[in-house]
Amino acid sequence: MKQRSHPHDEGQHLTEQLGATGLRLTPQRQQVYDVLLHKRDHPTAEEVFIRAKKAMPEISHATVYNCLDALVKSGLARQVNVERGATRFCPNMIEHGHFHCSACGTIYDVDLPREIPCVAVPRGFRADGFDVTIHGLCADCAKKK
Amino acid sequence: MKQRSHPHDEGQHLTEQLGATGLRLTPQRQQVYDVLLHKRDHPTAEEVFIRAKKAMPEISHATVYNCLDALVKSGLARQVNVERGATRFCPNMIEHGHFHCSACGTIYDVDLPREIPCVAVPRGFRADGFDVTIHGLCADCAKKK
DNA sequence: GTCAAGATTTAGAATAATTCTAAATTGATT
DNA sequence: AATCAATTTAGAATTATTCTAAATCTTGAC
Repeated sequence: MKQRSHPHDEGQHLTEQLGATGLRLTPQRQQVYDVLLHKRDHPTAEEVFIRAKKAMPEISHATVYNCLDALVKSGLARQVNVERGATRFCPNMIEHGHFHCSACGTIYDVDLPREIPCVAVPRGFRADGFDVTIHGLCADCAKKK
Repeated sequence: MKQRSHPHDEGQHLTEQLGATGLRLTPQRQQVYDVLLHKRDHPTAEEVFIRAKKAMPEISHATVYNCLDALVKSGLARQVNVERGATRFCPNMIEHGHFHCSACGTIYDVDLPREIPCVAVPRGFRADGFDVTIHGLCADCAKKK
């Protein structure tokens, strides 16, 4: 598990990944990405802002949100929650997963396979449930594309 | 798939489930639960508030949040996001899951099994990724209990 | 090189989501 | 009836996120 790779390669990689989504690599995006790589503790946008500000004092709030969006859109980072904004609720306690349509935002219940392979949690951890969320396009939105 | 069960049994069931967590069944909690059961479209707290208000005009915002918390805590409803509040980010694009410690809130990366059984998405849906989140207690918090 | 078009950043305002507070109410218990 | 704890209420406060308009930067066409 190497923490840092060749600095050159990284810029290259970022440029490519962002480019494939029609976005540019900017110093701010680089910085925000570096913050994420540097301490992998799933920081909030606010945390990222605070950390990025140390190396780049003029960076703004909005830019951090923008950069995080850019990184997520181009597959360089993941957002731990299903989506930003309001939390959603569901009374279905039977084991099932959620399908989140990235176009219209609707969330559908989906069946999970009978056989759920057990996930190894670290020693000493006690698991008592799990969630599965699938991302993609629902039938309607897939058709429109 | 029955939508409604015997009204009596339901009150009974709610009382038991809530009771097991040291909580009471109140008319407001009943109402909020009914809203969730009535239209299973993963509403936000605000949506639940609006719907509950129709049958119970004096219900307040804070109560809806309180009731949703109570239902989630006692296993009568699920919260679709990992947790309320700020969204978190992670630069690890290698397939992995997240472990969310419900005591301290920390999120840990966990390995997923090699063999991921394919999940059947409804006809016409196009999936392009998924997230797995496990809930429980991390080693430190499990020890403290 | 220069210029126009478009992307990006900035500060700060605006909005949305959630939590907090203090007083009133309810219910169960003595 | 008095007491205690849980719950609800309205509304304020806080936190998270998005928006806005102006400034800056890049890129590509000339």
